[in-house]
Amino acid sequence: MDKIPTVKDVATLAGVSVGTVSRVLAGELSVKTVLRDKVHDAIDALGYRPNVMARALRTSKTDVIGLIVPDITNPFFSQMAASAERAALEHRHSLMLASSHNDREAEQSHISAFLDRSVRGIIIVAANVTHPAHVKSKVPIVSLDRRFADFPLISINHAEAAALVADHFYELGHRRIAYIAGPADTEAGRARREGFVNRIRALDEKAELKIFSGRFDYESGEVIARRLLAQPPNMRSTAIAAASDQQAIGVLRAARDLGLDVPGVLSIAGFDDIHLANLVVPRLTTVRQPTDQLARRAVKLLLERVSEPGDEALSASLIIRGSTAPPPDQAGHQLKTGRKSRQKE
Amino acid sequence: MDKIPTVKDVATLAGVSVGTVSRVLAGELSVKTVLRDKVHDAIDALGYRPNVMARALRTSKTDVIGLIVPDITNPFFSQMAASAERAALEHRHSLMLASSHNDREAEQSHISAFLDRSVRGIIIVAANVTHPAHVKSKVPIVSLDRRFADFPLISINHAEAAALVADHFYELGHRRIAYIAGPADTEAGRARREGFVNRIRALDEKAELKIFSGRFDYESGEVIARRLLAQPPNMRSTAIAAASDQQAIGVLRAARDLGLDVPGVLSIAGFDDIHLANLVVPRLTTVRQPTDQLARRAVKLLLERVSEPGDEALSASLIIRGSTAPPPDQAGHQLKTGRKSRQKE
DNA sequence: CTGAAAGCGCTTACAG
DNA sequence: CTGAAAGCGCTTACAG
Repeated sequence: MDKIPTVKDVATLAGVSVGTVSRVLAGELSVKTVLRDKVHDAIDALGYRPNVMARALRTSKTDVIGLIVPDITNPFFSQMAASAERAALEHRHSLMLASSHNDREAEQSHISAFLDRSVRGIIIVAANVTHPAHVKSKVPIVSLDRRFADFPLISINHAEAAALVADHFYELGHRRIAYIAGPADTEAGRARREGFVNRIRALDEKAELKIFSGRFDYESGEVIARRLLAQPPNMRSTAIAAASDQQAIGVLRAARDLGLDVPGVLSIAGFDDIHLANLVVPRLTTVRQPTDQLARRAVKLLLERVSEPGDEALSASLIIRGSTAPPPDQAGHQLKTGRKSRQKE
Repeated sequence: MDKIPTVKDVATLAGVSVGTVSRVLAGELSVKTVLRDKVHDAIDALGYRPNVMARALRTSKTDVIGLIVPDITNPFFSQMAASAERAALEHRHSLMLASSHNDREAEQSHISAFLDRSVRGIIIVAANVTHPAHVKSKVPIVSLDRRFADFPLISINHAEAAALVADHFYELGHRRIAYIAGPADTEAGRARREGFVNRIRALDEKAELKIFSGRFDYESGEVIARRLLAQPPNMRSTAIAAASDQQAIGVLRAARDLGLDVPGVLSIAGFDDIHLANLVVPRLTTVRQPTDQLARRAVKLLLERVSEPGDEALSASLIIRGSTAPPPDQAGHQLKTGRKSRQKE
């Protein structure tokens, strides 16, 4: 009783062959009920647990899904990882995690490591680099949020989502608007920008629209905002949309440093709805990515081994919070719209 | 050439036995150089990669380390996870990730799943629950930051670290001080509190010290701070130390809502040095946890299979930023010490 | 120093 | 419907 029990022990105790035990384990209904019960009793009596390694060796399949993200400490990716873990668990799989640090070589070597370990499939949020990737894999691979090589992509419809923000700004009455884009070498960066810009143009050809490009991080948003907000009040944009929450929070920070009231004098909107978006002051209006659903689709695609998988785009939703409001009234009363009245939403 | 090559193929090509190939793979220096070279040539020629599953079945060992954290979206834990992944990679291991969601049952079932998969060892940041855990495991387990069951704990010396904050407050001249503790049912919560309180008492028996208890999260800090800061200025604490950065950021938020200048009128210090601590306004004075070192020690302990592993405590360091300053001068000039002068540091 | 062989714990055609 | 047997790809005593 000290040794870990195997199929053999179960078979002996149940008085059947190991083949039968294996079939019961696999849930084959061809096994007669009497035998099946005996086997189950023996399994319970021995506390038998199948040896995952042996099974994997035979079938060259495991119950592990590999996830590669650029940086797990980035709140958006850690949210994705949490969702992926949850989705994997729903299918009784485990998650193996690796970070690429936006390095294509690291990405490739993690893929190799996953393949060596016979993972069931790989979900990859691609590194943000131009150098193209080429990978051949026996196991299915899907891109999540950012496309990797030419593998199918599960993401939100970035353009459509960004247009929601454009609509929101427009409805509030903003006509001097700025957009802080993400890197042009990412599909997400490009699509969000296009979606936002095209919608504004469609709504009002004469609306003033300034466009800047940066990385997706805090610093990028802050640096761009400082430049943007240095202009005199009557020239300055009254609303800034950013391609990520982190950028938007950088903008918020710059605004605070400059003593500009948000949203009284300046409206700010982000993208992603990371946890922090709801914790800054004022809380950030943003676009919520349905990470649980995205991850669930990705896992499903891996496990069902769809023959010709295509891209899938889910819808995102606008979350309106305290960082957006109508533009300051032209008569110059903007200070009245300030802190007290709005920031707690 | 379409089939994946095995030791057998390598052996055939190199003209040796599979045993010899295996020995070369294991780096045994008993193998003669001539043979070794032949084997290496064959490996290169075939692009051979060892089958991890087969090896694991034979040796019942894998190159995977399991990590369980309460919640990967918590920035402190995602930092821990990043450090653990890095440390694992340094030893050519992969990381399997699971979240317990502060649920002991989930924790146990993740441990079982890891054991089933023959992980090399398990690192666990224990769930924050009172219900005790009992686990028997053939593979080594270490607790990281928060003790799990009676497994050895790798952590900073929480008490000593918290005392650094006490010293800092005292040196700045604060004598009306508040401490927002973490949950009393965590070692970290208790140790940090004791360390802080004892040091203040040791420095000045008559210093006013108010103590509150909460969870480690943002909301907890904010709620407690609102109560605390509602008092009239001459009664109010001039410095608040929190048991976590998240609490401290909650305090910061409450202070801003109440229009209190930080650090002009109120100093705030956190604990952990999460990424965000350096991004809030003003930047947060805090205690930095050496997560890379902690994770590295934990991995080492697992891989070296120390026979009688004991707890290990590393030192943390105080990071002084813009959220702490001398208390407002009693004559009432506190406003002069405000924003402009300090917040950018 | 190296080879031949057993065996890790499963699964799955193959018979019957 | 079930059993006996082969085999997944390694590692490791055991001889020599």
